[in-house]
Amino acid sequence: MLRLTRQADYAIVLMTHFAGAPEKKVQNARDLAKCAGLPLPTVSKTLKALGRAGLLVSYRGVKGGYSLPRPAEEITVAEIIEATEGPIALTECLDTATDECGIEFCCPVRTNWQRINQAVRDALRNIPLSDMATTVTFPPLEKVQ
Amino acid sequence: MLRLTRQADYAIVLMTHFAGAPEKKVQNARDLAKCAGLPLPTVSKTLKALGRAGLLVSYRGVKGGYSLPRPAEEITVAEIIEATEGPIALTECLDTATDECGIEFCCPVRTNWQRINQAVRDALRNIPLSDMATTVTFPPLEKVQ
DNA sequence: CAAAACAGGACTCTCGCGGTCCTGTATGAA
DNA sequence: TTCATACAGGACCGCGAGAGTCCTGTTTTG
Repeated sequence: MLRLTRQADYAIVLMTHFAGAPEKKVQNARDLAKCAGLPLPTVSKTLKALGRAGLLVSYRGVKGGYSLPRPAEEITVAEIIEATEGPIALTECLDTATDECGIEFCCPVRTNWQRINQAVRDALRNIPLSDMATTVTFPPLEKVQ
Repeated sequence: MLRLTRQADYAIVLMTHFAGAPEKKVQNARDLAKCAGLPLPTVSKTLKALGRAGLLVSYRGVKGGYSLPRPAEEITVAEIIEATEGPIALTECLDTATDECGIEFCCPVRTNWQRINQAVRDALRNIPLSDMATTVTFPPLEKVQ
């Protein structure tokens, strides 16, 4: 269906939340979950993935949480998607891991597939996170809980 | 994983096959399956979907088969994908059928999602089928079987 | 030292993909 | 006219990835 996974969806929502808040603001998983109306374990899992990918920096301990490591203008939607669901490759052919498409000898379309993938990747790379935060005003935490 | 379904993959391979052959050439499912090295039922299912979407015209009966209804230059990769897996909508939010995302009140990202989808759709709409057939030479049917 | 918060797994359940097959209908050739 | 061919439109089923939860660390603050 050419669908993003839910995790990627959540990731963009959460990242947008960071982009909307003051820079370097540390927010913890619990508050983010409440504000987004999502279950804490799910949010936590997503944030961890973003942390591993370097799209968020994490702070442990009581006053811990996450914050953006760089300005929202320098983070792209493509990065967020790749952080949660791996490299953007529309077909198995292009996943370098599995180059056994079975119909290879009769599948010279393969080289042309690169074109499709590149087009989609470029499209997503050209959308900065800051764009996703425009005209978006999240309600303050107090009003949510 | 932001993957195309296999059917969409097959559809593009098959359509490319038509684009490579002489215009208006009628080809049946059996031969296409053999040449593509794919099982007949699968190929058949895919061709039927393409037919329903108007991307192929079908002819029943003994000398039946399928052929392109218009030049390959006028068919886009986006159309082929949509024919097999429905409208290109990366998130459920955008699928008009289900506008119950549950976190709506806190999800103004929604409007910005349109931007992402539009970008991807445009990217795919800008790739004509004829582009997929360049430098592609399918082996003649005789050599395959 | 205790509580808060992240890290990294394992685990289960469900749903859609994937492939196949069956019945019906149209068409061309013997 | 009859039969073989080929498409039309379903139903059907197994498997695997996605989605969500939970548990056990480790780090940090007060």
